[in-house]
Amino acid sequence: MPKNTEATPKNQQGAPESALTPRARRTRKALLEAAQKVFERDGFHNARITDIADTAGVAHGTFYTYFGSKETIFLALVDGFLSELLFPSSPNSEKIKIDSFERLKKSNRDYLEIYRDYGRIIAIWEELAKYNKEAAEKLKQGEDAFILRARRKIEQLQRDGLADPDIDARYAARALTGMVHKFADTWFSKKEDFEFEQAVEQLSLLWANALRMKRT
Amino acid sequence: MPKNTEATPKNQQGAPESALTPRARRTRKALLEAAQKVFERDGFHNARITDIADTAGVAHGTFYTYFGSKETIFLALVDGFLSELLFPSSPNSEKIKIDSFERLKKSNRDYLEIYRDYGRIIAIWEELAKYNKEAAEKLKQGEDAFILRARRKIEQLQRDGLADPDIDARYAARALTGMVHKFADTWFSKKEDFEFEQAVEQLSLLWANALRMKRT
Amino acid sequence: MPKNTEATPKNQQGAPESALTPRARRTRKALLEAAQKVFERDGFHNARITDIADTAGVAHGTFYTYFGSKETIFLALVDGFLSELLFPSSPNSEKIKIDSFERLKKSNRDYLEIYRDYGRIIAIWEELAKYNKEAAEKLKQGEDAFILRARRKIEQLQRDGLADPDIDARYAARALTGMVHKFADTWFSKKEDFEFEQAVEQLSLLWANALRMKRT
Amino acid sequence: MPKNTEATPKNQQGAPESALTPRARRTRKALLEAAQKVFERDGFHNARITDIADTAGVAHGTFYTYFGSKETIFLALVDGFLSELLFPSSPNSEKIKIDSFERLKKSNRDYLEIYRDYGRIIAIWEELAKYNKEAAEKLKQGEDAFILRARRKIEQLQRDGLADPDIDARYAARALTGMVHKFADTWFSKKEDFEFEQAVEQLSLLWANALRMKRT
DNA sequence: AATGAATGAGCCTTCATTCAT
DNA sequence: AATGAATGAAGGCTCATTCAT
Repeated sequence: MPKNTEATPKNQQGAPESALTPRARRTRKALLEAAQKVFERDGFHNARITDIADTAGVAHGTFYTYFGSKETIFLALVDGFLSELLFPSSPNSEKIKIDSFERLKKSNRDYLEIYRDYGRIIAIWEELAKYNKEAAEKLKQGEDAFILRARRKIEQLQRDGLADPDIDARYAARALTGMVHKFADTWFSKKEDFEFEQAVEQLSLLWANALRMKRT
Repeated sequence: MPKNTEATPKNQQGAPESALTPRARRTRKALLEAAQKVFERDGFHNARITDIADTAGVAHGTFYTYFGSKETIFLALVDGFLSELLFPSSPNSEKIKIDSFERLKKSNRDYLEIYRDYGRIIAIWEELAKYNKEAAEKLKQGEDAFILRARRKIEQLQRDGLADPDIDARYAARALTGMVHKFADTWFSKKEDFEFEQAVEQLSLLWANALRMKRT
Repeated sequence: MPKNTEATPKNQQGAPESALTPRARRTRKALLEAAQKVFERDGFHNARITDIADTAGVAHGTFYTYFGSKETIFLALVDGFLSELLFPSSPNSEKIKIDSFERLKKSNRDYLEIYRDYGRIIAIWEELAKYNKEAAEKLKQGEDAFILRARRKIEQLQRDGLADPDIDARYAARALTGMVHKFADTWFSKKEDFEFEQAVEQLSLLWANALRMKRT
Repeated sequence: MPKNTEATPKNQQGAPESALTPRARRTRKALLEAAQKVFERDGFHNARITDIADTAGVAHGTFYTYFGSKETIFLALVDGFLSELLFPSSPNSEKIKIDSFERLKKSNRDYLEIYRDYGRIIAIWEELAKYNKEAAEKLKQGEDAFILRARRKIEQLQRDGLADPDIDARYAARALTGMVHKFADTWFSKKEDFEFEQAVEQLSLLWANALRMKRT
């Protein structure tokens, strides 16, 4: 059970950045960067607030000026990533005409790239979500949005006669996004040796086959 | 938190069961059962040795007669499950002639059943593996054995002309076992609402499709 | 606001003494005695749990085996005094025939003796009662019982035609017990120089006069 | 807790008001008013300087421009009340011819009125006096002056043959002023239900009786 | 004068682990 | 073997106070 969730410091979520003085903004940023470093190195449970403050080069009391607890700073940290995680923006992706499979590959490539960069934080997020309701909810929101997009896409393909109608889109969306997620997790967290483009190719192939997608 | 390193208690692994008196065997068993209950209820980090001892109905000190730490008792606990996890034995499964797809369904059904029963412990195992080398290795061993079986099967199907030869069996084995694993994890840990037989059917369908398996 | 009232250690009030092993009973007693010493020396707010543990000759962690907080140990401490405070038992006081004024003197003498011995603790109790509901209630109970006895006595005297009927017994009981209480508090806490027997005599005289008590 | 000893801020007592600019005078006044509000609400120990500054609408640091500590501002606060506490000025009270008992009632009424208005602050003053020498001295000065006036009056009545010569005026002055003080404290702090004019009447009656005062 | 971010002393609390009985 | 009291490392949190701007 997290011990300090109910702490009510001045600035539990961190004030909106705009309300802070430049100096405060700098300190807050230093703490967030330090937190990322420490969390990635030590995981959530072994990360100590003192270490975060030390790494940020401030006194440990300063931590509490900005964040009420480890949970709070972690959630603030992922808030900073959230839009990037949910809507990876490859430049001018919309302009190019690409067929379904290429789109799928692009989507999987984006996902793996994100996971390569943020996988450690996501893994910690999942760890924290086991103990912290707020983290769990925020994580679920992100995942659900992601899975829903996949489900809608599958349903679209089925309507267009481009995917196996025997597939239940809800199960498939959960299963196939999970496949990519789990693959990435194993790959990056446990340093299994795969090659990037081949992973993109193979995961996309499995995904397309699984739905019996027809090339367009 | 003590980092489960230098601790050198009397009996780090617990004595081999055979060497124990009946009374000691009973105490050890009570501790293991209590540990399972407490771990499932509280997760690894929030489980306290005190609670395990209390639940087992023994004094705190007694814990250390059998196990050196929370890590030790957890590993002893999963040791007891290991063969069951790796080789789910459905009665007389080998006797019946079944085609590939039915075999696949049976395999997935077994897996989901195991996960339904042991999923909470497996999730904790994965949590612990992030912090504990021994847990990580033991987990990896189990997973690797499991994935290797899948890979061999895929390679067999390819050799028999019953699966898409473009698939890389190593990637596919990792991805598809991961798909089922992650699906089960989400399902049972996060109480997502799926129906058991349909999950078996859909996961098997996705798996078979992904490999372009031909029915036999 | 007291910070740790909601702490729920194994033994918030201290178990009934009978349930403790002799060693535990000794430690608990040592902590209570140390607490009394430290509270009397430093007052409630400046008393530190570490000092109590040190004074008792135990590690500070041991404190928490027996008491959950400073508040808890203080309340346990006054529990030990309570019957003594409420029912001061002078030996064979009942046997001797004494008239009303002698009884009054005896009662005031008892009170001043108690205050001489426990005044510091009572003063701390009153301090704590400002911040802690449980302390306030326990204190009020004791005071109310004491004042009620005085009131009943005054009413009895009035019924017997031995005290001024214009006096309102409720106001008078509160005022006169308060007079003795406040006198004792000033005397012992602030080291004002009064002589014991003369204080007994004068307070009793003022009390008797105030009620226009007739000697019997 | 820092013991308010070695602190040497710019302005330990606050500058004499006369030396301040109008703006500074306003800020100082705002802090004193905020302090009163916060002390009355939270008591001394739970009052935080941060709250006082916030309530006054100034930055935390500004507090230290005017006062060196919580103790300092509290003492400055009661300084502002002191003359009022000691010399309650009922309008044209001196002009009217009143007999001794009426004077006594008037005096007690004044006292209870003061206590009704300032009782919370006085109670806090007494709390602080347990820990702070300066507060204790200032409080003692006020009380001694008050008690001395009562003693002189009693001695006067005795010399005039209007009060019991067996009473020791020093003891009686302490006891009877204490009676009223303690009554008021209980009444207003603990919300005991008494009626104002009856309290005046009864306390005066008890006081007069106690001294066997003769009506003039 | 005022600001408010930064500081760190001071104290609290938990719980894994030891050890005398 | 079992007990359970004692230990103390580890880390958390608050808030009075300072100081650069």
